[in-house]
Amino acid sequence: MFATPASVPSPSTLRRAVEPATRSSELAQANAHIRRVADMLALVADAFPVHRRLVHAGDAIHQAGQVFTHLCVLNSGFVKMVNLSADGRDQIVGLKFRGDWLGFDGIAGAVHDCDAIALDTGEVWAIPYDALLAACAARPRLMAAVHDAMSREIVGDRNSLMSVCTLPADARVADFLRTWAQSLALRGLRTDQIMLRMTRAEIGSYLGLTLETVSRALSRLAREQLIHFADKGRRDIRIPDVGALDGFVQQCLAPAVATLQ
Amino acid sequence: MFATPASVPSPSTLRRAVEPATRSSELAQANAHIRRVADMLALVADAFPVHRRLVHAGDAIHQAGQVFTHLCVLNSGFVKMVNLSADGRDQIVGLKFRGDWLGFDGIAGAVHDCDAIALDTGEVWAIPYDALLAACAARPRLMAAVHDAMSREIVGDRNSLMSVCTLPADARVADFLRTWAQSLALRGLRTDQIMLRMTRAEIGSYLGLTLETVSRALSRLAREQLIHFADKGRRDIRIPDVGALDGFVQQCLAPAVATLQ
DNA sequence: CGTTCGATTGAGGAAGATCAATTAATGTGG
DNA sequence: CCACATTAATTGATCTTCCTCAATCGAACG
Repeated sequence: MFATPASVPSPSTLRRAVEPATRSSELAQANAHIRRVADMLALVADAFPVHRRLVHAGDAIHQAGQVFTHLCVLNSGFVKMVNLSADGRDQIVGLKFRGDWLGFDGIAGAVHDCDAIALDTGEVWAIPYDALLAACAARPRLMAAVHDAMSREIVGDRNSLMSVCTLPADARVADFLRTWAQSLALRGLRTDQIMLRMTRAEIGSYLGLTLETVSRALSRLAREQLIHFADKGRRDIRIPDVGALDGFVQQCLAPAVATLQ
Repeated sequence: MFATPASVPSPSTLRRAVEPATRSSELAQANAHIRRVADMLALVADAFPVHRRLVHAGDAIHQAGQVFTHLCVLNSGFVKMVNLSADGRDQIVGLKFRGDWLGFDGIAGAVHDCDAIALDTGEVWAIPYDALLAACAARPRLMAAVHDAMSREIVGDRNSLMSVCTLPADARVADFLRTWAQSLALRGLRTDQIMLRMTRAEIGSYLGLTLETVSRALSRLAREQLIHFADKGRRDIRIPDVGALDGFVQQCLAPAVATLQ
């Protein structure tokens, strides 16, 4: 119905080369997440006649300054959140995947606080916020799902902050890839071959690094065999073992930790 | 709004230009915020017999790993959110003031994701989450207030990320002071004389800097007369003109911006 | 009065930014 | 289909910022 057949993972397509313990637990997590997203989408579709909108790379789903009227659920595709400060700095402050909600930033001020820009072709479901509030009052599970999504966003944002504040550049890039792969895994998508839909400059923006540093970090990861570039183009990345990226992050941290002991 | 004027503004002209307009608008904002918080607290108090809990500096309001059962509203005092990652890194990821909610991070995973530690004496109102859900269904305004609080948290977290990613150390510290002062102003507290309840190390943790860098930045701000240390102790800071901190941030950014033009 | 913890300040070093040159991929018009 | 222009990515050399290490100082506390 809503959960497209393609998105249901056959266990074999999920990553193979990982510790048995984490593999099964992450598989369970992925299944739980897929179920939750499917339930949530069903709840939403059931509650209102959602407005489905097809977006292409570069399209703005909403923009900073726009009056807030709708939330959106991302049904497919990838979206970046771009924040522009009053003094002209701008930065990518978030990335969204299937099942994520967009526009929570607009609730507080009645005006959107940042741009949501599609990174490729996808579909969003627009939901008028007042209708959502009304529907939530009648459907506790829908309300819980909305809170759930907001809570996830808060946790994710904090993890981004942590990555930026506590990891050196190489580890930050590795962590970025790890998180991206995990986001895909949670949604039942394959993680061994991922297509970054962002330029080095965009990745750098998100991680607080320059594009050169991102490029160097990726080259180093490739040299250490933690990633491989698919032929023709350096945006397709093969990650033979996602778990190994954890090890790399740990290793970057090790010198500092060692001195503490 | 976005396009910085070609003629780079001298800090003084810039500050002077914005001051009269923002002064009254910030006052209006503060009044609106105070009203909103008061309304929200009344809504909460009206909906359940909230459990009021007195906390002292160092007390944990909740801790990472604890099963999530309650949200809390901070009625008075200051609270830091501390996140500990799986690999041992830890960081302050947020600061909370009167009227802020605590514990949203626990909704998604049913377990708290970080510690909430009181920075001084204060009072929190604990609210069982299931009771809140039930009450929200019956009281649209309460639900809206909860969403409002979560939205604010999301926007605030993103602004933290932006500060860390796009500002040099000195500007980051200035921005931190500016934000702290603004948080106080929004709550109707005086901003000219503020008491930091954090050590240099804690500020550094929050900003992704070492304590030495924070100390140096504060010394520089003091040297430039943007802040003054109250006698006896360097935790009490007088900010003669909060708006001037904006100018300082701008000024730190200016060299980079100038080359872009 | 000494101990401890937090803050300051200086000197040196390292991570990452900046500047610059080259290469690879993509798109465009003839 | 191919030259050409354009944008993205890589890599190197240098420089700046901030971190690290270390010494000193001040305040608070027992």
